[in-house]
Amino acid sequence: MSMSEELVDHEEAPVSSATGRPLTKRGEATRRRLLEAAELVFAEQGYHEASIVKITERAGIGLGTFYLYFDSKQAIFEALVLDLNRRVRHSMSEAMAGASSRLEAERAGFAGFFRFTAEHPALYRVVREAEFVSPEVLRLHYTRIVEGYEAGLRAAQAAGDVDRGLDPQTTAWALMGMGELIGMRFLLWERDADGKPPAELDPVVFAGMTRIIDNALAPRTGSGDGGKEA
Amino acid sequence: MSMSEELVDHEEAPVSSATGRPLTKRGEATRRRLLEAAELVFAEQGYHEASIVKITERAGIGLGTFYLYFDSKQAIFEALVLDLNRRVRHSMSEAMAGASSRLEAERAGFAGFFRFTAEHPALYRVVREAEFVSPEVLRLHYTRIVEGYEAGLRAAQAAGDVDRGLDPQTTAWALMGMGELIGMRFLLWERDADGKPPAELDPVVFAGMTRIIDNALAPRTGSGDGGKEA
Amino acid sequence: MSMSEELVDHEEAPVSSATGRPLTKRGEATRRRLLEAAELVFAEQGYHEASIVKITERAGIGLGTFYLYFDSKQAIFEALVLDLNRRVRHSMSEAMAGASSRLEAERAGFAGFFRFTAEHPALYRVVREAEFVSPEVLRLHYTRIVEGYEAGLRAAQAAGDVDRGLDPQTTAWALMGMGELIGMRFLLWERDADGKPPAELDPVVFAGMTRIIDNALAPRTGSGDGGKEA
Amino acid sequence: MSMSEELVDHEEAPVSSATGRPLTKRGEATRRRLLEAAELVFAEQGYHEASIVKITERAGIGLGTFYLYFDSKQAIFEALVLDLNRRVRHSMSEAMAGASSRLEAERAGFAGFFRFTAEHPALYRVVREAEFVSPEVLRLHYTRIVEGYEAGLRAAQAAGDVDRGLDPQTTAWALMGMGELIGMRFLLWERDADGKPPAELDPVVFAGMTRIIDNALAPRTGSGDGGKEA
DNA sequence: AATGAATGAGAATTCATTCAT
DNA sequence: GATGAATGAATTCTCATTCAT
Repeated sequence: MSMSEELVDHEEAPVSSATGRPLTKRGEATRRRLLEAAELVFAEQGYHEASIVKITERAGIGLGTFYLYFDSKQAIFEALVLDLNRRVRHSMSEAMAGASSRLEAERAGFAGFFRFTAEHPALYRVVREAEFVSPEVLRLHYTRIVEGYEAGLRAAQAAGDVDRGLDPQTTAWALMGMGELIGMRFLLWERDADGKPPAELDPVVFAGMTRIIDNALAPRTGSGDGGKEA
Repeated sequence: MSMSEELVDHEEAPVSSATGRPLTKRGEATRRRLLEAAELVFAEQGYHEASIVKITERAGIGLGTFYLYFDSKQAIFEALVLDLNRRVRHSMSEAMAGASSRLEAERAGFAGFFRFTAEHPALYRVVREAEFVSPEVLRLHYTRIVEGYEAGLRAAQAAGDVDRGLDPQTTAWALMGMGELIGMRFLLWERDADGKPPAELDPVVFAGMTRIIDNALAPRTGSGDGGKEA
Repeated sequence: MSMSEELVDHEEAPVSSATGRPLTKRGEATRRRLLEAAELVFAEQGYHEASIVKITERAGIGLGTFYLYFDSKQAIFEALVLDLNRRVRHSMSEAMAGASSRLEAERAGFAGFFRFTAEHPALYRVVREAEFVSPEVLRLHYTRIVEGYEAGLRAAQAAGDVDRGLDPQTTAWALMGMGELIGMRFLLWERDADGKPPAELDPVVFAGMTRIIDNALAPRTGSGDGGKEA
Repeated sequence: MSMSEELVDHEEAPVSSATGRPLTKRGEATRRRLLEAAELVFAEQGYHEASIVKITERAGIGLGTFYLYFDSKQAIFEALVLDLNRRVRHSMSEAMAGASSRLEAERAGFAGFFRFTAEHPALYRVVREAEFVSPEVLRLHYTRIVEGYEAGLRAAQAAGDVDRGLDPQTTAWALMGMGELIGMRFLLWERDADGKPPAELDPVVFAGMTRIIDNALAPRTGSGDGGKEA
């Protein structure tokens, strides 16, 4: 029930689940293959349909070997969510890096998020199942993303780039929710003629999102945000 | 995997799962008790942890009796989602009924949604697990809610109450996403001192949401929505 | 780790392990078949080699059915030991019932014990494996038998039929040990020409045992038991 | 299932399990550490709960190294039983060495046995589990001890120190059984206030045992041993 | 001589579903 | 209509043993 201790954010040397010792190079590779297989299997079948056997078969590894690296199905699930979380945030912040304005950064951040989602449907699917599997990681996942958002919003508000009347925390969760459902609807549910999912969001939808965000965040002209504006 | 045929929207006379005949009054009551028990059990334990035994025990009926009313665990799950979906939409449209403006209606709709969420956490939890259990009902659930939104948005755009630059479909999904994550974060995750979940959204959060929606939807003054505004 | 509550001595209505309700007649029969199968399988293969599948196959019932009656392999093990314990004590006291003297009773008791051992090798084998499986039942088993012995010895000492210099508790354990090892060596290890185990103890051995017991217990003539005898 | 060939009694140069060659001095030490670790682990956890990993960890050597010294888990078990058997017999005969009479020797032998049992609970525990692990060593263990006893009894009977009416073999097994159960009950089950097992038998119990043995073995005065005595 | 990563057969246990009563 | 005993496929996890280093 309790999470493993590896919930810290920083990449740290993974240890053998059996002996507690740090992994050899060979061990590291095996662990990585397991995580990659788990991502695929979880994405295709969901957490509950996935089984250790399916994961190890996909990884091309013996069943028993799994337990040298993870204590349980839940443990690899948590490790995977944390791994994907780290990567999606990396993807987002990289995308936002070159932006010249807050709104542009916002758009870029969403674009990065959607790109990652399209490439890693597992993140999406697995997280939505996580509430009863591992509530702690679920919360950690969302909270970590939201915290970045929130800090950005506060800074932008201070700089006058974002409506000061918005509550940063609420806004951050709201934006997160928008991104999640838009991604689900227009990336994961969408299939082209060949049954392939799209690599990126439909331009109309992306433009639509951009407009909503622009509207929502733009400093209000005229009506003040609690009197602080001229 | 396939949905039962009862995906239609209207309340219709439920039939015995065994004989296919319409239920007697007594049968109706038993079916209702099963659905109520399922709502509680699914909400507390999630779909996979829930078991037929737990549901029938909670309902106070015999295990075998379950199969007189539902073909399978998945069947009651789908029936429950559809039932809750009907009720949440009812709750929302009722709340919006007396509103005098589009924005006010929007706020009222969200308020209705959050109220229902607080009272029926099952809707939330069950839906988030539904992707791998019954993708069809999952989509149906979201789509039905969104369709109402979308129609309202189009009408309001036509009336000039909502920014005509917004894409109604995208906007509807975005608003839905906002509501979902705000509800998750500030209703379902929140516990007061006694460990009880709050009956309604924190006023600050609700005000925050309102501001976001107001911003996002309000017709833009000055800059047009593609030149159509004066 | 903890024993079930049924460690009390008296025959009591067994309950369903799943529902906690008392068993129907059909249920009682199934439970009895499981216990009988378990006795055979445990006797032949020992506790660790025995498996639930082997037991249910022997009983001619489905694997899952086992868990309607017992929580685990350990649970049926404990139930079996307690059941056999009750029966071996019954067998012994019945054998002793008609004896006219203490020494004769002693002999008859051992005879009853050996008869039971020959018919139910499981008791023997299973108990010797029990120390790491279920220490509590192991102790209960020995203690219950010894207590009967001890009480009989005290009474016989008071009546002057048994050497008053003997410590009743120590003596009871010593006699129990004698019986156990003699039974193991001369009943369980012994095979006749056809590979069949003997139905009863070799007369020479039984006579040998009798002599030891007679010697050990008989009141000392001449030398007193600490000066209390005339 | 079959025993290794090392069942012979005499200490002989152990060989590598892998190469079959005699061990170097360093190898000897490793083997000894494995046996010592096995004794501790088997005593604490029993045969089935013990695992090779636990044993090698306790011994402070690598897992794979185990198989350089023993073919299997069963092999080290058998080696351990034989080793302990040799030592307990040594302990007993040493204790009996200086005795001036048969009865005194008997008492001293038991004392030696109990001392060894208190120091090496593994012997006890492991032997009681051995019936299904390795019946041959189990029998060998008991038989070797009993044979010594039996020879002693015959000699003492010839010398008139022990009741000639006793069957030596039966008596030897009976005495062995007494010792086993008394040891189990009053050494292994006993814990002092600190939870520590006692280092030796309670004096009352030991005196009790002595009396039983004295009674059982002492030549009968008056009534003969089947008429052969004068 | 020593090591520990890899393996897979095998065990216990769960639970949706059936069906005789 | 109602019931609950029976079922067995499927899942997770353990551990003795092998073998490349």
